[in-house]
Amino acid sequence: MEKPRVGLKDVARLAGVSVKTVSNVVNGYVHVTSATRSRVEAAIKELNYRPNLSARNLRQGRTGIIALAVPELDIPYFAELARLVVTAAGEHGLTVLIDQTGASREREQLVAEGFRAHLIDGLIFSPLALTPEDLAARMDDTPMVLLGERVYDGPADHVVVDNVAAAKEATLHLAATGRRRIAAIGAQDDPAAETSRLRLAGYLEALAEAGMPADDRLVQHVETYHRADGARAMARLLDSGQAPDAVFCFNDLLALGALRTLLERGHAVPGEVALAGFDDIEDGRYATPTITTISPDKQAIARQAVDLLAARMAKGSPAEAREVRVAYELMIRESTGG
Amino acid sequence: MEKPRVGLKDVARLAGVSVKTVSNVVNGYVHVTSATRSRVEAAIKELNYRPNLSARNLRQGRTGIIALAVPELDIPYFAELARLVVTAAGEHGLTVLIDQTGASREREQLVAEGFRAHLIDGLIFSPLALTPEDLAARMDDTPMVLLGERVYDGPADHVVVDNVAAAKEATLHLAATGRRRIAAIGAQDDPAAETSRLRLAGYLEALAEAGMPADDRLVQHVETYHRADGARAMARLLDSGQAPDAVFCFNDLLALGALRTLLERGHAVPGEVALAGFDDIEDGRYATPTITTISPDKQAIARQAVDLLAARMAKGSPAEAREVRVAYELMIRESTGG
DNA sequence: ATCGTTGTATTCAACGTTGTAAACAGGTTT
DNA sequence: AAACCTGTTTACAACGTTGAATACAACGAT
Repeated sequence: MEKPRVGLKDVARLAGVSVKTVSNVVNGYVHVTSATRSRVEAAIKELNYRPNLSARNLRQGRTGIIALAVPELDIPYFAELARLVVTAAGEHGLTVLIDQTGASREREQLVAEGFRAHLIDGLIFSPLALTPEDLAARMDDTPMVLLGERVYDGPADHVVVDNVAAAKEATLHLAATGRRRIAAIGAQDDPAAETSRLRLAGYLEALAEAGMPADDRLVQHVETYHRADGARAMARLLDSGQAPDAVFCFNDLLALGALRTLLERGHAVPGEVALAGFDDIEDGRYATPTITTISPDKQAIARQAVDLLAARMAKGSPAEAREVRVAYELMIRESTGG
Repeated sequence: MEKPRVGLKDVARLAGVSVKTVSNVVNGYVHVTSATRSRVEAAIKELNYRPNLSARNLRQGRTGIIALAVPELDIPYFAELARLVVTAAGEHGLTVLIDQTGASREREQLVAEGFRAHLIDGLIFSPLALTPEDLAARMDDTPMVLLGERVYDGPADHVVVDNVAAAKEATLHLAATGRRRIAAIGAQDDPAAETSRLRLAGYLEALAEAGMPADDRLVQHVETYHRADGARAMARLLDSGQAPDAVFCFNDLLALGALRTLLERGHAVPGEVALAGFDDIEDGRYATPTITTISPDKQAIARQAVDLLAARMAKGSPAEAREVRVAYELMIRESTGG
């Protein structure tokens, strides 16, 4: 069984018309008599013809594909985001191709450098390890929208959440419930880790505003933002002999890990230790206790990102980089006595 | 700023060689003097040339892209699978494009029908609502690998887990811990819901083998397999006045939802009610109590699926459909007293 | 000198599509 | 009868790439 690849040519021959007429029918061009139209449509059905997208793309210079580059697909926050982006893109007639960077700088550089050049019309990128210099060095001119804090004043649009304010609000909420020793889990050493830096800043601002001393021993560093890191960090806090009465985790996965350690060791939450997270992933809404968290408007993030990208793809206009700020909300749940 | 689209042509002009020579350099053809090679490479760098994949694909008839069609990206099981598939595909030099079907039959038909024809070289498909007839009616001849139970003896390869045996093993484990009233959450009315049907069958087989009567009131039906469905189903069980002392949930999300309801109402797990799930998603390993579950070898599923697909793409050989069975393991955790 | 051989580079055509411009009918206006 | 529409269809070129065939040296072997 060979490959009987059918093209416009074959349909045209069968229908007894020119190639272009078939193309016209396929594209819904108006000036085609219903007679020819139906003849062509019959031929299309008979041959089971499908337009070749590669050829169409080549001709038109666009592919209708955008890439979404995230660190890991099975981090719930990114999974939710991916779903929303795919949906939003669909409404623009765009298909999404997903790249996993694994949070590796090398891989992120590759993505920014446009190794899918000419295959994608645009890129929505959530970088973790990339430095501003890396972004500045970007040669590829594929339209790009960055998710996360603005790290570089280059020509790329940004969709951001006010991490500092949100982290501060979460920490202040812990303080408002009467907690005195509020720990933080999620600091990182890597200077490129913007998210960590900003949330830590918000945490510290809150402590200052609440008149509490900042204590280095209460700030736990982590390698990544997975449950296991949160669990280990919590164990370190408990073992330090300086057990906190509240913990602000820089994302919900860390919080879920910390929660596991607390419960495993018999500490009551929120009775003994209160817990707050960031991201509002679904897991946190079904954990026991449910997790208090900062809920960024993910729907808005996805929609804005796709809209910005679509706009930039349309008019190649290098209108200067726009920054869209998306709302968030503090969701008070059981883990802080909500 | 216009689009200064650079092609082989431009590089060739700058380097003073023919287009084909540039193409040869790009493709690593051996018979090129190092002199010309470096001249060409310099030109490539200077113009920041990137090969146009659409053109290459058109010429070669392949795109190097495969699609992965799953119901929802933010169901942890599929998110994990997606990550593994993307990774496995990368090792074959393939890029993955993700389709979300939303478990809608219409959308699944569209995918099977090949609406991305000529854009993807192959398809890994995890259908939920598709009927065997739908698959039989498939006209598109893009290579396809199905995940999940074999629903049709057509020309598609399958990667399957023995759902009946696994469900039976989980249920028998519950029985072995001395439980007498073992409920099931996850039955579905839709006749196309193969997964549900098979796991229910395994559950019933186990009851029979353990010499327990099957009780319709203990079998809870659900719309979808999300946490919320599990929570509601558990509430119905508790409200029925016929509270079970164990529940086998057809996936981990249902189990997590059920767990939430149990704890919320003050029932001890596993003390009062034992709980088992299916899929072994990470959430279940950090819940309190941790969830006993069936752990399919997801890594193997992803790898086998990609390997099968790659093989079928290579030799268009219509060697008859193969079925690969993947291992699973019962993970005994706290929710059954492990 | 002539014939291969080997390495290097080029020309040509084709992949399947669509935009442009032009051809063709039929009907209306001058 | 010529000129001009309007609607329908077509021929042609081009998008950027690569496989096949070929040209052209330079070199040894005959």
